[in-house]
Amino acid sequence: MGEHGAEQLSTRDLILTEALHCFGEHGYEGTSLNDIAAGVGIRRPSLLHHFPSKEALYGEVFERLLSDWVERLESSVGVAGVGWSKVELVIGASFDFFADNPDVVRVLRREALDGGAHLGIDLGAVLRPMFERAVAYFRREMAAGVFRLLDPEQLLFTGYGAVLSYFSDAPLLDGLRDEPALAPHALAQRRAHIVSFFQAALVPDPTP
Amino acid sequence: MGEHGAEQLSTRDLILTEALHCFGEHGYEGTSLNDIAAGVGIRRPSLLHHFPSKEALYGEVFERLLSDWVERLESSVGVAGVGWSKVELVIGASFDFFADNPDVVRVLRREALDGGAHLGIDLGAVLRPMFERAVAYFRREMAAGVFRLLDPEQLLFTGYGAVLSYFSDAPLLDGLRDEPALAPHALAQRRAHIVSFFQAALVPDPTP
DNA sequence: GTCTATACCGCGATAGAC
DNA sequence: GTCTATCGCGGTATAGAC
Repeated sequence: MGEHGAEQLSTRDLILTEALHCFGEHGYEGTSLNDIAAGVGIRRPSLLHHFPSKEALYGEVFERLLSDWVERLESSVGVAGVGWSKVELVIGASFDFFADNPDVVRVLRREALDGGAHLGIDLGAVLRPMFERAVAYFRREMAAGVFRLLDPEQLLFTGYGAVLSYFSDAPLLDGLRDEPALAPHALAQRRAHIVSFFQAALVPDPTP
Repeated sequence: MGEHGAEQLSTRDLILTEALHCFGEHGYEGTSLNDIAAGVGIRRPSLLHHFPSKEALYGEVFERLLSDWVERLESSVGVAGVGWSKVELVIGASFDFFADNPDVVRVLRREALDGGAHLGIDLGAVLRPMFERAVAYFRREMAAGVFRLLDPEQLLFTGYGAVLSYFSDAPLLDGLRDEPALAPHALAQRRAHIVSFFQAALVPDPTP
């Protein structure tokens, strides 16, 4: 429904993109509708013509980014693969998605901190099925001797923190080192470390 | 200076404690002076009698928590220890400190996200000397064969994410599992996992 | 669809009584 | 040291012209 052409982005989409950026940068409370409108090049009342309220706008932004992430995750899980190669695919897919969409990570992290205060959506409840599938997968492969015996839940928490924190706390890391955390070379280094670190933790040494 | 006795907490300290809680729970922008004052049981103007502004109050809260954390870290580093046992001490000290002060973690994480927007203080710059000392320690022990050869900076990022994220994102984790993330049993499990996980990653197998 | 103008509220901060 | 009262500002949201 709506426009039939597809030559350029609608004002609505421009608003959603700018809102994602502002919410990621300064949080929900730290972002005003003026900030978003100014970024798009319109006035606040014009913005409120497209979305009934700030909360509704945030809800749509969050719904979009969440479904984008889950879609990316699902499609990487769907690819054929067994044992470690499957895990590597999923880690890599999330890492690359976050590297391409740094604003998404920051909104996700803020939402994880606040526990869904700005929405009716409970992020944990949405992710729970995928979490439980991942736990079951690890348990199965561990029982089969493909992976070392570890606590799957704890392992997932650690992996989640390793991937997400690097992006969400990039401003902090920039103060710790001279190299910008989101520069291509730094990203490649981080990606390689995470993959090899968890591979070393999970995959048993070949019996000599 | 001021009171000579020490039988009870001053209003000033009560404000600082309540402010830490509010800033951790809802962030700087999400916290109003009314919220803090109400938590203490006074009105907003009375609060502003003790602190000249919201920013000054936040500054003092942050300065306190940062020095508390650094002090705890320094004292754990100062304890005699070599190789893995020293690392285990430092990890454990931070974990226990965060477990005892969950509000501190949330303020730290928010500050890492925002990159010191609410203060003149750059968190990264403050932590940098400790970060570089840790990197140097790992490099030395790796060269001596005490630890496996890994990228020390990446290793620290991963450890930082593993410890901090569990506390900061406790609301999310509570949606993923039935057990509350900050319950004593869950905390003990998390602590044990982190210690053994990084021990496995760092300490080489005894040559058979 | 976008604009100006405005209503309305809560915020941080100040002044002055008790 | 705490209060009430008030100011000024910026926020969300609405009404109505173009």
